Amino acid sequence: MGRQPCCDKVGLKKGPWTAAEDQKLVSFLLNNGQCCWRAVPKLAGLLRCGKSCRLRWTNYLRPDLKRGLLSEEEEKMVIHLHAELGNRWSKIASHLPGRTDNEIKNHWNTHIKKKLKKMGIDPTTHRPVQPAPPPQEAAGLPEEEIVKAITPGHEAFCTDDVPMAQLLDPDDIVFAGEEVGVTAAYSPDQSSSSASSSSSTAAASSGGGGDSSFDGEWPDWPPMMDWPAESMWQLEDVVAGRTPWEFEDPFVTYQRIALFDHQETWNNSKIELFR
DNA sequence: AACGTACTCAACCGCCCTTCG
DNA sequence: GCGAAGGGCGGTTGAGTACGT
Repeated sequence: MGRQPCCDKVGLKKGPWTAAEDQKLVSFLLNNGQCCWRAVPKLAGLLRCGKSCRLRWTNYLRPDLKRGLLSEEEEKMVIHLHAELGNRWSKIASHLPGRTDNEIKNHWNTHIKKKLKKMGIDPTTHRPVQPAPPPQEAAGLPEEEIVKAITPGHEAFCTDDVPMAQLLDPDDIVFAGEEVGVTAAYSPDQSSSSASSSSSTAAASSGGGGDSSFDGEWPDWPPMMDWPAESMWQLEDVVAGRTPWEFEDPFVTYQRIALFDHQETWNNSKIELFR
């Protein structure tokens, strides 16, 4: 017996989400929380399937999302985690606060993969793809030296590129001569289901005004604006050993900072709704 | 300016896993 | 233990945009 489709697809809308749809979805989720995705579109008055709603929320509307290109540190971490976990994008994403699996997957496929290939590194195995030197030459050399020997002048690669990793050991990433112990920079245990911080410039879905099903009036939607850098939880904090979640739920920290600094019209009760 | 090509990324598809009765 | 339902995940697609000729 075949599975039922996740939803009745007849008459359902597909394609890009409109700002109005975004607002309906956000409004519903703020008022009711995330429950049964299958029921969400019906209850929220959307002609979308539940899966589509979940994806839109997870990849785009969630208030804790970072937008924009991955930073150098994030890229390092992705490479490192990919070496350990393979294409388990959601697992990788769980280590990068504010990033989604989809975003990381896209970034990997469009940027990192290309860079690694350019450097003669197989993005799948994280090993050199160049033909290995004759065994007698390679024998006895540490792997790092072998990589240097067979990777054609990696330091000469476009210097304006983000310095790319020569992944020699899953625990170490070598960046243009600098060795960064990535595993020391974060702890998987800290991946925290509740992501923290970040900025958000959700383009198409700018909030504000419009549909008013939230407390009678729809307030400006904070995540749609650019948070100033100082209010964001920085990855550098983790690298430096300053992990916000040591003090409190980073998600809440982020929300407080964001709301207090930039959106006074949003009150604390709304903060709690995000939890 | 017009056209073609390459690139990016939001969104979809379909399979797999987990949960629940 | 079994099957159905729902959610999650990874792979793929295609519209929009940027860039080159």
